[in-house]
Amino acid sequence: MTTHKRLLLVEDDRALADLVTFHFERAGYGVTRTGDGEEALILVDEVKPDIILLDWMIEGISGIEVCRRLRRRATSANTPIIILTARGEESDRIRGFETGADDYVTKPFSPRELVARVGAVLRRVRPALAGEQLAYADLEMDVAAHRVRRNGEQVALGPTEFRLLRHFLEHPGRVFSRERLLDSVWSHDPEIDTRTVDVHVRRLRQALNGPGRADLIRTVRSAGYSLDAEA
Amino acid sequence: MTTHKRLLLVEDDRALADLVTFHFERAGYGVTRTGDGEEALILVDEVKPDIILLDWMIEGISGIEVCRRLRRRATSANTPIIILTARGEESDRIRGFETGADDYVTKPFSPRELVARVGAVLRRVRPALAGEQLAYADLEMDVAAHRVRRNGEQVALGPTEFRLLRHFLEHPGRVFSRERLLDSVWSHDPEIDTRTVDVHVRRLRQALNGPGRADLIRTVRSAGYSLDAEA
DNA sequence: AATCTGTGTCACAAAACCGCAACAATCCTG
DNA sequence: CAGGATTGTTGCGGTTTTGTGACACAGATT
Repeated sequence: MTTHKRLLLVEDDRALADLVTFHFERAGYGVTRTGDGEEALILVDEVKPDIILLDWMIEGISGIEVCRRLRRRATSANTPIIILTARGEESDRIRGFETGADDYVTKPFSPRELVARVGAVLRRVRPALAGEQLAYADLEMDVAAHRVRRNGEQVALGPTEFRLLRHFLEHPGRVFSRERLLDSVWSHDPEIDTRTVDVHVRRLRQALNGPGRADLIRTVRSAGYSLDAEA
Repeated sequence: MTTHKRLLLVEDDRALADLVTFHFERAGYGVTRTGDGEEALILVDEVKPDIILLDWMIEGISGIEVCRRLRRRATSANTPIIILTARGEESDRIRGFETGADDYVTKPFSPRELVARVGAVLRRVRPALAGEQLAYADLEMDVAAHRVRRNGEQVALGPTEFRLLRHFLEHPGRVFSRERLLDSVWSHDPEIDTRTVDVHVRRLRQALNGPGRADLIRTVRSAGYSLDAEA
């Protein structure tokens, strides 16, 4: 699955674009490139990048105009934009920020520093959009939003099922005995029947496994349960 | 209520601190200053700044150490930090970003550009503070004008409901416990019953959800509430 | 002073959830 | 294959959590 960070680079200087692309790909980004402003606006909808690097001086419409239009679109209104430019004038920089840029980097710049700046911006933006994200197979859990999806579809879980699944997602593949589960998922309640775990596992299965979906919870006879995609 | 943006400046160069303070106060910030790293760590809890400007080379503990400690504290873990420094080395910059800085500005810098950079970071982190319009689904909030619209139609809200909704809009999708809401929406009143939150949520719902409109506030049993357009 | 607005609390109703127990199905072992 | 052990399934009472309307009180407004 694409845990890949997607970056859109809008830069018409071929050599520079190559350099930047090289560094970001090495840092684990998926890079889409264009040297044209109009095309950038189309690519945004197609690629849905996590961040945009935008040269201020490109062919066609100006960078500032591209920036403004990106901000107006629903798909990219919240996508961070970093301006790349040769112009070092203070007034230009300030105008860049006012247009909604998240950072402003002057050429010539160090590619590694650029990677670091992009990282800083993403670190800032990402958690706001989606908190801590747990995932396993086609399961995703957003802890902050208290939301679970299976294969993109939202799944409704009760409080206990949520905690249970969370525990499994934090230790995928591992088998837990009922006692162990009671201890870590049920917050130290006095004495609850271990069979209660069975019931909640069932409810969890029922919620997760819609029709035609594989069972993600494996029963290990006389040992306990585990989250497990394989047979 | 202080809708004031609070900034903490950690800088031991008196003249520079004066200059920076002047520019930020003119831009409408409340500035707290110190030249000492240890003191900064105390002030953070006291002032609860919205953003921190941190000189890399200060007396006592180093900037990098202050930065690291700030990140570890609950109060400041999410407060953006901008590093100010005379060192322009690439490796220093990268180390700064890796420590969790949000931006890295090299001296000498333009005070106005610094204000612009702070604005850009704040726009990301606390849109309401930057005077931005907040929006989610068909909801819009003009913080400055104290006005809320749902699907274009104006909605009347009481003061508390307004603050509550603003909080939700600043962190859409995220679930907040009643305690957490009391802490951040009700200005630290001593002991208010957590159920009071329920009542205000209800009033907010009543105001927002006209007839035939979907409920934008999701109840997450045993967890709290969140602003959420999906089921 | 009378009214109005906004707040927090309470009591009760409604809803969701939990744990259990009883029974069915399945597995394992001898 | 029998029989015990383990797990799956289901329905239900009791409990916890949340929704709701009423109300008293305080401060502002008229």
